[in-house]
Amino acid sequence: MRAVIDQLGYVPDGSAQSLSRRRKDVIGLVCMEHVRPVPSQHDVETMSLLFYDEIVRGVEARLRDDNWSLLITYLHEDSQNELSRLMSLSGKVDGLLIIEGAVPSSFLARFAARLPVIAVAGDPEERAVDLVTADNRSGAAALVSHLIDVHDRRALFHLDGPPTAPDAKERRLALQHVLTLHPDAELVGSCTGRFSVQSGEEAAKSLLADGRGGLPDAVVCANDQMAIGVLQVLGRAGVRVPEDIAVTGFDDIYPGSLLDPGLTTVHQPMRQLGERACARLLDRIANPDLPPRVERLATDLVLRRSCGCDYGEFERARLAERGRPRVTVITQAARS
Amino acid sequence: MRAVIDQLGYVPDGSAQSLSRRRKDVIGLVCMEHVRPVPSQHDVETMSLLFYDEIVRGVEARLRDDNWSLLITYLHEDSQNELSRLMSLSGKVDGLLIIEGAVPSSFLARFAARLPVIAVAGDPEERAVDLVTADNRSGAAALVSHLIDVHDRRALFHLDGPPTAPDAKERRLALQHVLTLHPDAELVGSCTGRFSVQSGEEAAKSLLADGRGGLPDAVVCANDQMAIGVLQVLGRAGVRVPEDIAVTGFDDIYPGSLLDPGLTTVHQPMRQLGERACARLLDRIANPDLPPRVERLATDLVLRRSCGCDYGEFERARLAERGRPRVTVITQAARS
DNA sequence: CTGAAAGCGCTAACAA
DNA sequence: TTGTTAGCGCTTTCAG
Repeated sequence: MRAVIDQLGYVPDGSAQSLSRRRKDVIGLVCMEHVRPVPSQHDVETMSLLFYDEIVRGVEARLRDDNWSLLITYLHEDSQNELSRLMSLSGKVDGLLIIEGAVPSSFLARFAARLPVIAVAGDPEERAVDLVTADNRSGAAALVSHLIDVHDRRALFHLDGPPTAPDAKERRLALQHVLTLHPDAELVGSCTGRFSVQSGEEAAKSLLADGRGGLPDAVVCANDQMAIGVLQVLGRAGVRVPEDIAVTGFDDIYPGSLLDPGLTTVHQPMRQLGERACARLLDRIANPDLPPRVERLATDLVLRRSCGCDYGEFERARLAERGRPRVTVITQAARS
Repeated sequence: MRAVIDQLGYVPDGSAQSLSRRRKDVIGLVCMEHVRPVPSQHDVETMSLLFYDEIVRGVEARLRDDNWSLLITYLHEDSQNELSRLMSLSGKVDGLLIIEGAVPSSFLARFAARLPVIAVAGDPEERAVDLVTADNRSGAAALVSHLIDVHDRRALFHLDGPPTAPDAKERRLALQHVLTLHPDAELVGSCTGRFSVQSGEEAAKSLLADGRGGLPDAVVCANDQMAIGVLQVLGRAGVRVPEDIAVTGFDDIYPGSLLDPGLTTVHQPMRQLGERACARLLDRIANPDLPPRVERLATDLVLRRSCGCDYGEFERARLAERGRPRVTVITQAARS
């Protein structure tokens, strides 16, 4: 029987099944993008993907166990009809994963009223929906403290992310908090980037241009892409990193480990972020009455040469892995 | 009226719509992976994504115009029940995009009989379905010719891709073809990698280990990830690139431009690949009787320092852009 | 245990 | 024009 069916190549129609069982076995993943279309070989948009990919992978890995499917949409944050796209998307899925909370809280709440919604890497203040995010604050705090305490960098420049990005906000708050704890250190300047390599390059150029009176001791970037842009421009200008100036990122995307000097950054467990968020969504679909919850994942401080560290080729080591601490310190990963 | 509907937050049910209008407005994207689960910080799987992302982006860009949605699945090529996953997926979509033809041709044909299927970056010999791919042959041929003619590299080592990867096969054939045209050059060795950074590292190590009698003049890698692995290991071993040995990749993924020396490679228009494949799929869905067709996209030779070139910071220039030639030559892109 | 029938929520064709 | 109704292809329930 089974054999005959297979032979005929029969596959049940998905919409009919969904309609009948009142479940689609599909979840939607919405990626918000802070992008301006900027044509270039490897453009802004490409790079912003680097951040999402691993999350997507985590989600997919969780989903495949249950034979569910994943619907992906990239939302351009400015455009008007994006909201209607989200609406029609919500009719095709059993639940929604929304990455990067550029969605106003009020919208989130509206969607959450209609179907299960989990925010990924969104604003931890968000109370309307479940949230799964990395612990940006303690990660950023550990990074900045490291710069000040270990490398004695006092004059810090902050390359911030878009105002609408909750992650950037968390990191900014942590930076400010650490500065209040270190009266000897100070913020000598800051500017706002778009999370892209290009905006990092622009920031570095203007820093070099109007930086008469000397460069800061360190540039703290809200993410790795921008730090890469900064590193590239500084390198070309003959500014030595970390001797003349330290540079740090956030996220720990792969290319950061290839640069010379390697990029000191904070590792976000992105794949795990996807897995946890997806698991939570499936839970909520199964049981819609679950109370909203915030899940915060531990980050790792990744010390490479760009902050002034020089461990050479160390075994990847996690200190204080278990227990309370949310920040663990790892040295340069040996790729041998 | 419209306002009232919006106020109530009504969104039509997707499955009911699909069932009624007999169209789902969803296409499926299947990514085949040549992976072995290898846990590491940025593992094999992560890297293989780098290749797909831009394709996904291209597809999504085409889709958003028509308000269709994208269902993504990553298929692990070994596993048994992956085929049944593909089956059930096909019940949820109007058409399928299959990246990387690790799917046996017979399967493709079976699926194509049930619904529109487009192969992306698959085997150009495939006659059962539409195919959209980069012109791997002329790209690889241009690259190898460049190594031999311009840089006088005679003893070539080939780091091949998985036997099941059609792209790798095309590149291999091109390499062999160029060698027959250059009797003075020879293939001094080759090995098979898995398209991952790690397999590139492994290959480089064994090359260093049993390379008694001298290294080859150049290592031609079937893709960028493996070339990156090779570059990393050689660098650590103190082998100078390109002075002691040249290294080349294929694909032109972003990290390759960050390395020192920059990676000479062949640029695949991956985003365009996605767009064209998607456009073709939508055409075929609208008109199922279209005859199968192969669409081959032009590639660019990207010359950076790892092959021996040294243009410094040049403006990106395309020579012979229009017309017949499928390979255009560009110099190192200036990121200023 | 097998087989018929009643929806699932919408669209499209048809009637009024 | 607007209102009604018959499916779309399944699952599930209920009768036989």
